[in-house]
Amino acid sequence: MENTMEKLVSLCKRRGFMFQSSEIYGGLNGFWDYGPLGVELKRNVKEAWWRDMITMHDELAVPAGAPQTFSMVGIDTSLVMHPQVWKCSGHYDLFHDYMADCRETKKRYRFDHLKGRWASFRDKRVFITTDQSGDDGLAHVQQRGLDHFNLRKNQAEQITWGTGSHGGLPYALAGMTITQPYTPETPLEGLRPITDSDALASVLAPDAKEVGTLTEPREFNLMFKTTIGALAGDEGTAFLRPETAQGMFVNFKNVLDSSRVKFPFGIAQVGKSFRNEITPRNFTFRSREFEQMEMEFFCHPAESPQWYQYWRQRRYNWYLNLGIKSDKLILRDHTQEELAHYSVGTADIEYAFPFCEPGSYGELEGVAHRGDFDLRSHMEGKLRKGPDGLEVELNADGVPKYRGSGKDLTYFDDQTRERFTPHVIEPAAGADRTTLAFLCEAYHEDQQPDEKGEMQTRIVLRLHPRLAPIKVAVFPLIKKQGMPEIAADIYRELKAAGIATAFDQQGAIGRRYRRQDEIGTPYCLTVDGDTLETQTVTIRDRDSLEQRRIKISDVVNEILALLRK
RNA sequence: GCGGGUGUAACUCAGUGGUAGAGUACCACGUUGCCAACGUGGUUGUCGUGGGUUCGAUCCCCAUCACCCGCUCCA
Repeated sequence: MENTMEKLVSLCKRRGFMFQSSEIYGGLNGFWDYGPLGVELKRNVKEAWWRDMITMHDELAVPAGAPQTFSMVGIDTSLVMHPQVWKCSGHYDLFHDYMADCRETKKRYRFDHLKGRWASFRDKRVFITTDQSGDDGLAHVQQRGLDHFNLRKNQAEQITWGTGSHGGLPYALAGMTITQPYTPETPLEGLRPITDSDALASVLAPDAKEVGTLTEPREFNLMFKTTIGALAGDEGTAFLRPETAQGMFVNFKNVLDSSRVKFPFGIAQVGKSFRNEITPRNFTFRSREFEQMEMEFFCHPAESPQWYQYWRQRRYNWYLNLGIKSDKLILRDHTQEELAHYSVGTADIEYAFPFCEPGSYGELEGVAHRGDFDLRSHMEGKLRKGPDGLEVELNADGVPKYRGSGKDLTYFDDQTRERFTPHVIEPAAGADRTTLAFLCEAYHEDQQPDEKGEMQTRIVLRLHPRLAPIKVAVFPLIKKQGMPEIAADIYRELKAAGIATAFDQQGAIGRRYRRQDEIGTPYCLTVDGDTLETQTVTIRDRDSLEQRRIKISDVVNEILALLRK
């Protein structure tokens, strides 16, 4: 639907779902506030997740598709954690991006994505770069060489290519170290990163015609820095967490020792995270402060593939059960190239947002098989991929670059007398993205006749009743004959039962229905003339617009039953 | 970060070098009474923010912030 996003943003503002942060001061890029209805919607999303993960989990039964019974517990950890957490997790290095701009094309590149090779022709020597990877990159560089020296394809041999293939020295400007080391496994056979010996003046940028158009790489820190204690200084530097997951990993032993969880088990957490995104975009989809719903599932390495399959399917179904249509939601396995170096497998759950190109999707959740990377990192220190799997990254002196805690985070199975480091399956969902997806999915415009029988456009949010901010609205048909009083009694009865209820006696009845449609209220109760005689009210369904009569005494149970569906 | 566009009432938008309007919304009263009714009356803006030019700026100029689109990025 055209402009759906604009209409939705407008509706969110108008009816109090979401506002720009600090709006009266002109707003703040990448930050959003939830209004009175938005906070209810988002709470319901988080609550649905928490209920599914923790509250409703039956640890005595084997859920369909699961290998065996398991335990689930929740925690809530601090936003600021020991700085060493982020050094060992890899975020500290990885979230330092170095970017270089091309003065000619105005394009920006991640500096460590630029790879290239020296090319010489007669007395000219140029370091030709590409931002493409794999064989494409090599072909690109070769073609650029021909173009640059004005040669034909059959003259390709006249170019002399530099022999520096592997082991390019890290770029050393501004104390920068290449965060993903150039290892023999790197698929860019024959290409190497730009090193400080390649004077930038000799570098041909990937899309430039002239040589030497790249700026010095500049640092982008994707973690928010803060200071612990009143005095600023490096010793007090800490970071706002860029993910909630580390809270689970560092508390793995605490939970294990204190809660009598039965292995295997999951630890779940819902909470805020912060990433200093370069380009926040698309309403709340990519923001700098956001809320995550993450669960770390600890299991035996041998069973981890089954658990991975179980969780990716279960999480996908969660969205379907709450009303996302399957043709808008895909479960996409990461390609080998996309996989983080520690991950055995990762699948994204992605939704076709209105702002996505046809055929493309926006990520709601990643379900990752993380192996034993996280627990080992916090035992041994920051890990990286070596020839024989993960190994502790060492600095020039041969000691660990970032030391781990040294604490034993292995698990001992009493039954099998086996000690092992559990593997981790991580479903990590974005609460704000998910909330936005539910809103997008719910947004509908349809044609309904008005009082005179003329068709009018109706905006309706077809939210799942469990997610709707308001579950039921109570109206007196008119403001007399005792109707407001009866309606108020029903309203209070519903509120007392813990049901989010609205009361509205303002304006014509049709208008009141439409107001509720627009905010997604699934049911409306109307007290009318017959109520006084029959002790019944009408209940009207948001989507079908059908009405039926129910007894006032049954109202609460009826609504509860509908919400439980 | 680059390029283009936008910024006026709660929302959608019009408008002018002489400090602003429409529709919707909202409120009150009356009438009506089951799907955006009608009548009457009413409320709301530092015209995104800060400078400059000018006798005077919402309008022109500069800067800045935010949003949208494209590129880049999306760890």
